[in-house]
Amino acid sequence: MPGALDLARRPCITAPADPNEGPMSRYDPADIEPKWQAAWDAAESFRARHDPAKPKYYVLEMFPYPSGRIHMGHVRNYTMGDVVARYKSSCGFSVLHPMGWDAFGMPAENAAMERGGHPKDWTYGNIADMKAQMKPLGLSIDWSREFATCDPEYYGQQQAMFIDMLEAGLVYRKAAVVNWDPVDMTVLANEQVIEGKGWRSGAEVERRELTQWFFKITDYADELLSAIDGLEAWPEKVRLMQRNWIGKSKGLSFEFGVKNAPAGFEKLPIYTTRPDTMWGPTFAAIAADHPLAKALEKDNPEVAAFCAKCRAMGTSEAAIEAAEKLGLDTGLKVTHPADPSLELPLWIANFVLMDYGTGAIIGCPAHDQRDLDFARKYGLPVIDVFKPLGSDEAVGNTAFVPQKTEKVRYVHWHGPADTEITCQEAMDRTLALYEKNGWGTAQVQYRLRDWGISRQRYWGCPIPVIHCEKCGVVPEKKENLPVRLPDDVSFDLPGNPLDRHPTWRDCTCPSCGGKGRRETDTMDTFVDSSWYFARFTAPHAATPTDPAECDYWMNVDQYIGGIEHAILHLLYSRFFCRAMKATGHLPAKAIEPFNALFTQGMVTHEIYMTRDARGRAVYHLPEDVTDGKLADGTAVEVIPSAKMSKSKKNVVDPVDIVKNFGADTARWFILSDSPPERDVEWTASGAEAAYKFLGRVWRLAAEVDSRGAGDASQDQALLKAMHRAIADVTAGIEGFAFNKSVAALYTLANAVQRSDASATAKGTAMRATAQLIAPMTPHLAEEIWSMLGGSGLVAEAPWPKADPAMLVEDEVLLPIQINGKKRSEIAVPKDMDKAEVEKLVLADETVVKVLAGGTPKKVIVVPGRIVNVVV
RNA sequence: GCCCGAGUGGCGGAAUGGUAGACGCAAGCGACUCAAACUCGCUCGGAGCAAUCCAUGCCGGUUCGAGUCCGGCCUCGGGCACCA
Repeated sequence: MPGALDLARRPCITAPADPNEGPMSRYDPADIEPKWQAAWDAAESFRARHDPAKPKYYVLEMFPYPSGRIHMGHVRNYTMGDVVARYKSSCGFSVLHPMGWDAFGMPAENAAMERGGHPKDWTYGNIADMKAQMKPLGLSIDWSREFATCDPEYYGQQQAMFIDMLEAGLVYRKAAVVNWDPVDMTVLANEQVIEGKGWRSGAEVERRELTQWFFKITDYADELLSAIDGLEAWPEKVRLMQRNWIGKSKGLSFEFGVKNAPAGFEKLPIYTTRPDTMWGPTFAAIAADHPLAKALEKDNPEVAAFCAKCRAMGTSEAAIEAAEKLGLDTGLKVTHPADPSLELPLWIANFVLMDYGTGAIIGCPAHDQRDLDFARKYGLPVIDVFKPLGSDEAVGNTAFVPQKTEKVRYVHWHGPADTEITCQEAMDRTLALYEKNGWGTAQVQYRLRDWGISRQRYWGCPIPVIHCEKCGVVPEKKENLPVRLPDDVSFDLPGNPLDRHPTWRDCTCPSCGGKGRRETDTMDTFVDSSWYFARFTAPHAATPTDPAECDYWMNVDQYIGGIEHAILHLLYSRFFCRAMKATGHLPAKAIEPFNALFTQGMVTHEIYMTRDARGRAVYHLPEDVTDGKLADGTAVEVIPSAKMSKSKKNVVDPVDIVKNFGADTARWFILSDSPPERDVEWTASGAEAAYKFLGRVWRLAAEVDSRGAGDASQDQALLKAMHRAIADVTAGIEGFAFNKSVAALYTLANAVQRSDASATAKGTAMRATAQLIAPMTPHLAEEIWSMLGGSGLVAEAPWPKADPAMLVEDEVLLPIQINGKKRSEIAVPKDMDKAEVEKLVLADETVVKVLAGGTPKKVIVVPGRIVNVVV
């Protein structure tokens, strides 16, 4: 078990040459890193240049929330982006690699409530701190383009676009439910609702309706879905998640009749994706927020009590779905559209969502597990619509839900009994029948809902509209933008300070000049992050975007961030770019803003835990644990691969790592071993190993000229290893497999170290090493590049090319399998023909022994790869 | 609950359907050293004297050949629309 990271244990790596060293006789990151950072600054190496003569490359990491401290996840994210940026720059691209801050959001308000102070001061202070922590990493960022989304200059442009989108009909208002804390009298975010209670007050959270602003993302549902096909450089899993999220379905839309219904509710609209089961439902159910439920609860206390119970639950789908399924029989009956004499009981159920479909369902227990659980719980009948081929067994407690393409035997449906067809076929036939008889219509439906952007909070982009008694809702005049957040606010009371700020809230109507009231809701922070990448192309333009700059720099060629953003952020951005295009703020080519996407894994670390007298977990910092024990000798329990979190005390601070080992070590480690898309476990021993390796590379470079004449006959072998490394490192970077690039560099370093080739050849190999390692450990690369007489900055040297002639091997070692298991091998010329190989294989000692004079059933020769003898 | 992933030595991982374990960590042995650290060299999935056998989360299937493809599970992680 690795011990804790002991900073005092940092190995001392020295060159053997001169013990009475000058400053340059050992690898000393504290000396070389600031030196090269200053050199890059002086050369303006990372300024993005709009150069029409060069192809451009835009690489972007998801910008951070300014929490105040960078963590290893940031280091991993930005290092990956930096590798790509530096590599592409070496390949001759004009690179844009910017950085900014996703600066609005709840934590700033929470800090103001808990510690006093102003969200603005807290946020800008955090930005300054984090930037100071990031600078020593040596990232090739063009800091001249930096901005924060809370800069009025940024959010004012966002307000201008909001007004344009409002006028284009892409924005509207409607009622929607929020989590309401009845004690604090405030709206809560889903994460502030813990087991159905407010996180501060502990009060039971209620669902409450408010009128809120929405973006019409559903207008683009089909377009957002079909365009996913074109996102070929996105991870397949993200494309699949987005497709499922949009959730296009084709189904049957129909109406149940409602007997003895309250006035206006004689018909109950339903949508079902399974029309083939229309003879299988044994109940219908509506959401507690359904208008019919609301009508019923007015004069039925039992219904009112049940609906209240359903509403006493947060708004999150996960909470609703995971909760115990509850229902109440309204006593009303609904009638089947195809046969009005067939009546079903109408229930109110807590798992029916008002937001999805019509807020009402048919319950077909035999073929839906949730409906079956509900039916069993409340003693409702179960009717088998179809059965598996060759079985007549009725459904028990497991619903029968075959693939739609599977053939089943329909026993109770609109066609003849015992018809054996697929569910898809039955659905198609039923749909056609319902349409023909006027019982219902085929309808395409999406799961995607419109994007609610209203937040009842201060620290966000103000929604630039005014409510006027005479004119209604009126957008602010563009010349009055930005609508700035007032600074004189306090957070001593719960709720939104904008709501109780008289001089800010009260204003004149831009249309009639009469008395108006500002909208006090601010925008969801996902709006801020839906276009920042476009703003980076012209961060100080007087309009949201600058057409010439957009035309040159868009789209983002490589976007890198966490998988947790696979759906919301990326889908909202895709929509927002379409809305920007529709309002003239983006060119058509930018409606899909991210050409390629890469989703990285987390950085994890072991947790060290003991238990107190009462058996409760006590966590310990890595620096307090040595060889699995605390200072007093108590053994700790080690939990591997846990997400870093302050409460578990398993956080490693990048600042400490950089201070003690240097940025290059942090960068090298974070790229080593684990593939970028997977989680990486930070270990102290791994960090030390990274540091040792960089020292070894430095020493190899320092020793090139001091190890005698060497043996020139070994030069060719070393140069071959160099070209192999060029090919492998390049392939690793291109394929986002930086761990393989790292492995290839280890292999090259080992080859140089073990070789007795001439100093000339070693110099060549080490200069290539400098270039190949530069994207990952740029400071060390510059240092050895200059030591080895490379010209200029390695950051500005062109990427080396592998000579294909140096990559071919003339002879291959061919494994020989017998019945698929390796038993022997032979060395043959690379392009020897099959028959020749077969002849040699059959003469092989092991093969002869196994065959014992017989003939093989089959000999499979895969040229250059393998031979399999089947006996 | 629903959607999406991931599971390979003591550890991180490598492997166009073709030699399972590249590269590295840890460990062990040796060299250097008064000694240690650093550095360098060697060994290193398990069982067995060996021939061999067993091994890629579990169970089945396709194939001359499966870590890789298909079906069914298990465990862990991400998302579920107001965390960012």
